[in-house]
Amino acid sequence: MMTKPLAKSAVSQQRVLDAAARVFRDCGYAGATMRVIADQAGLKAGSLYYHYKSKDELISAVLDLGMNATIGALKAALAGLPPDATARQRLEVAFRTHVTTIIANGDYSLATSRVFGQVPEAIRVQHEKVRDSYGLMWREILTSGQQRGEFRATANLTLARLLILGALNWTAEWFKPGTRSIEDVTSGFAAIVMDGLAAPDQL
Amino acid sequence: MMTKPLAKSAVSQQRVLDAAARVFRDCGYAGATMRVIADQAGLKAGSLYYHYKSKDELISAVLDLGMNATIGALKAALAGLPPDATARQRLEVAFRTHVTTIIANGDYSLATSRVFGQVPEAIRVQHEKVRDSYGLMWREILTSGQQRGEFRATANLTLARLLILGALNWTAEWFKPGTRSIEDVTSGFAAIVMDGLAAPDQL
DNA sequence: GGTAAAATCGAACGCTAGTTCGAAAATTTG
DNA sequence: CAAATTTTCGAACTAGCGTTCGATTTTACC
Repeated sequence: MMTKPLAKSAVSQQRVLDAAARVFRDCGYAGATMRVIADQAGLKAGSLYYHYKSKDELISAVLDLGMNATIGALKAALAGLPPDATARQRLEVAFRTHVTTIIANGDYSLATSRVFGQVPEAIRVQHEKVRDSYGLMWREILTSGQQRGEFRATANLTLARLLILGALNWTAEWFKPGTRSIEDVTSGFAAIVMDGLAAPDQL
Repeated sequence: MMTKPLAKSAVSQQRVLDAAARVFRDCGYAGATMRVIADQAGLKAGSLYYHYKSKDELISAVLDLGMNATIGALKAALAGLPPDATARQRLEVAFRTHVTTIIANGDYSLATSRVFGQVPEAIRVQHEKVRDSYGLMWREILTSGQQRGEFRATANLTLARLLILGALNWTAEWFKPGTRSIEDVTSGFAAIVMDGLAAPDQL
């Protein structure tokens, strides 16, 4: 039973990846040096190349993890919902799941969003597909809600999706655990997006 | 009448600044090299130091311009509004002004938002004050609307502000002139934020 | 048009980047 | 515990970084 043929290496590899996410997030792609990443992982620069054969492969792994964590979490959360859930419920769950994931994986999420525009072209185009697939999941949530008549027929769902994702991704920049709960933020966001700020007409 | 004692130099300085904004946006702070910036400005690396005495001074100038353009535009737009304008009108104008500015100054705006987290600490804290003052302008728009009774008394305005600014800033990443007009985007955003996505209850 | 000033160049500086690789240490295996 | 393997080290390499500065060109002025 060879249940762990990658003991030491796997641990080290994970530490390198975590360190890389942190440093990429703080310093950007070019500013993150292999020596600093290695130092944060408790290694020397040369040793990194035993686990990843280049800086590009490292950033690629970080981008992968950052994006796939978010996609997987949303997929699982939606699958766990009862089939008769309202569109509003689905939207709220999606809000909460997205924010929870990018806060929990803060280093990776922030690294992903901050560094994406600076990465070598070849790496970027490869991850653009994954990004698009995530956008499609949100489009599905919104269009099905409109088809069920829960959302205004006149609402521009493409704009709604861009507004929502922009607002949610921005949370990673300002959210500090402790002051406000993720639940408060996401339910507050959902209330605005669903019902709007305007006071209801009084007659 | 010495109306232009800084002819040639001013032109060159502007070209350098424009080039710097573009390169910082694409490559991040560390990835933007003085040689590439110079090349984009039609100069050699050494010549940059005639206009700016260091890379830090260059990024600082880019950050200044990116932020002050947005602040100045919003201030002017609000001042141009009639005193009896509704909160909804004020909000729509603020939306349109913000997006228009960051699209028009795309290089500077994207450079500012992408590079801000990677800049040396001393430069960052200096510009954080300017950022905060911008946040205050939005807070004012929202609270005055609530005091006038146009916005729900129960609405969490802090969250609303964070949602709005997140969504608006994100436009710089996806908006491509030609496909959709800025007017469409901002009025669509305003409709969602004001009235929400939910279909009105039918009785 | 000649001259003083402004603007640019180009070579050089010290430093640090990503990466390589043989030697050394740590770990696993028989 | 010894041998084999995995993992880490540390020194070295080339390349490119930000920056400096005297020489050179371009511009503005009388």
